Amino acid sequence: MTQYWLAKSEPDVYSIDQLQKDGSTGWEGVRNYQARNSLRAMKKGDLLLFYHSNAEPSGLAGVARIKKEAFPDLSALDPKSEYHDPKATAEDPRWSSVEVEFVETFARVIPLTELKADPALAGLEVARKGSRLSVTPVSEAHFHYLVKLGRKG
DNA sequence: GCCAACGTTGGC
DNA sequence: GCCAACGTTGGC
Repeated sequence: MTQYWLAKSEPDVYSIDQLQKDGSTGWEGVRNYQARNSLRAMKKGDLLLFYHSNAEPSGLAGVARIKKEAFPDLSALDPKSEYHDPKATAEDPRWSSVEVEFVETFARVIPLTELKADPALAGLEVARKGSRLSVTPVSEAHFHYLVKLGRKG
């Protein structure tokens, strides 16, 4: 059964356009346990809404697919990485990563203001006030609704 | 730059 | 185990 997810990325760091160019990428740098647990629950073939945070505007930019299920996020072990975690060890890297592949870029970014204002999206985690979780599950109904919205342009 | 809403750390 | 202090995320 396909599961649906949402993950945030700052487009200045990694955007959906970059993912399209790269084809696929390792989703690194998640340093929050709840978000990490979502990464670990992802299955190959699951679909992911790509959210641009700290952007103009912030909002949903497209869709990606899980290509490879969770594996250790080795950037946590690299002292030169901005994602370095001094508590991570080779025996217990603590953090996880998944490989995601590009699926589509929306005809437009669906801005956060719109997500918050839409009664059909009640309960969507990213639209909750003060939501900081960078990886969250999304219901199937919300996912399909949002893809339709994004394709409309 | 401000600040709300967290999560994490560490003293006790 | 409690909780204050601190750090981070991310909208605005």
